[in-house]
Amino acid sequence: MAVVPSDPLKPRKTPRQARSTATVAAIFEATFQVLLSDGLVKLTTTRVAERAGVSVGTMYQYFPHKEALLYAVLEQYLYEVVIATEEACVRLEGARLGEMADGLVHAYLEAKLRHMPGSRVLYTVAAELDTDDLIDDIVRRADQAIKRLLASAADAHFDDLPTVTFAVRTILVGTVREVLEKEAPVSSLAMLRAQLPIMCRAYLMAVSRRA
Amino acid sequence: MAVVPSDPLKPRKTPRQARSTATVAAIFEATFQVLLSDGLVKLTTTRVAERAGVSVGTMYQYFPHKEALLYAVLEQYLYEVVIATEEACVRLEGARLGEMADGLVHAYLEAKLRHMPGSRVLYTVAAELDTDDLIDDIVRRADQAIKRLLASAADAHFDDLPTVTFAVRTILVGTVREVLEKEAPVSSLAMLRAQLPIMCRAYLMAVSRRA
DNA sequence: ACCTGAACACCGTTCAAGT
DNA sequence: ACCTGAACACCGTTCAAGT
Repeated sequence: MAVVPSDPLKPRKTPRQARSTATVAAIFEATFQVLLSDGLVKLTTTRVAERAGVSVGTMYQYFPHKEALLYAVLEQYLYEVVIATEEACVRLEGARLGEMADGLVHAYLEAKLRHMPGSRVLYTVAAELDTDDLIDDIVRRADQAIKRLLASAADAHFDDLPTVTFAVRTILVGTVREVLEKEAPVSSLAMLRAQLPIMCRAYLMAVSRRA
Repeated sequence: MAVVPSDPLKPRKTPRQARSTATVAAIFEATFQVLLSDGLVKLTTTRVAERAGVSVGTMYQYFPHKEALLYAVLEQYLYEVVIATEEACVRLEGARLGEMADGLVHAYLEAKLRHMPGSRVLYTVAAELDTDDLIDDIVRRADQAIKRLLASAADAHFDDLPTVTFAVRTILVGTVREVLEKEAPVSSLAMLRAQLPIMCRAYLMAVSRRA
């Protein structure tokens, strides 16, 4: 029952009893654990089931296929990051442009780092999943928050807000991924921390008018 | 024979006769074709062998495993892009900062687009391969070219060239990937084309001193 | 209502036999 | 020297049988 045809990556059925709720939680947690310890390539359904303490059959009762397991983990992670970003945008409303750039960069970067080393593996997970709809949703939320933020700037005005919003979000997400995804982000992370706010500030100044 | 232990993703043996040289070329081409038509998930060794007109056994004589096939295709693609970038850097040497930003962005973006739609699939390929060494090499080449370019700017000087080089390369690669990787880059591609030069120019101005 | 695990289809890889 | 393809191990998924 309760197969969701519009989104086959969603859990197959909603648990109705306490026992199965715990089962789903255990499977979810096991997926993440196996992902962190063994990596995506070595993540097999058998291994996840073992770690969760259930049989493969049980797993397939709640998740229609392997990808649904990964999708669930990725989804939760992305929601946490976008929520942190939204909160930062609200907090920074009405600030000056420089503070906005610094605050936004800081909030996004810290949200990503808070979930390290999950962030790293999850880039590989996202790459082999059909995430178009999920990403669209996340991007829409992020863009809405950033747009609102930029529109509220105390000392600047933007003629083409949608374009600037797109650009800022793309710099943020693109550069952070580029750094976190790689093996040894020790020194590059420090550089990113220092340069990303400068990039954003410089770009925002360049495309805004004093108000 | 001729297994390369330092890099197990490399071809297993060097062809010594015309027949096998053609075989390797056919396998290489078939890999790329299957990748484009069927996508990474549906790319199986059998399918590639079929398309190449050889048996699986023959394929395994030249490529030690499936990943070696993908690695070869990715490697060639990355080399082409980095060469285009290097050439642009040489061409722009001694120019003014604004022209440099525009020229570099244009060259990199066009190199990526020239290989579309290969670019899109290859992001997914890179994600599930051990590409650390390959990427390190590419990044080193790109950074060297960009560093030389920036140092030659007619109207600007940089105090911390390594950091600025890192930042420019990260913006470039990160934002372009962010856009090309997605499903429908029609309008976002136009925005990227317009905003990326502005970003780079604004950043470079911000971290440089007039000379 | 929930769980089990043997059974099936399919894929990556090998190797004995061919030319 | 190069090629073939049946055979093997392993993984994702199902389903008849259990509680």
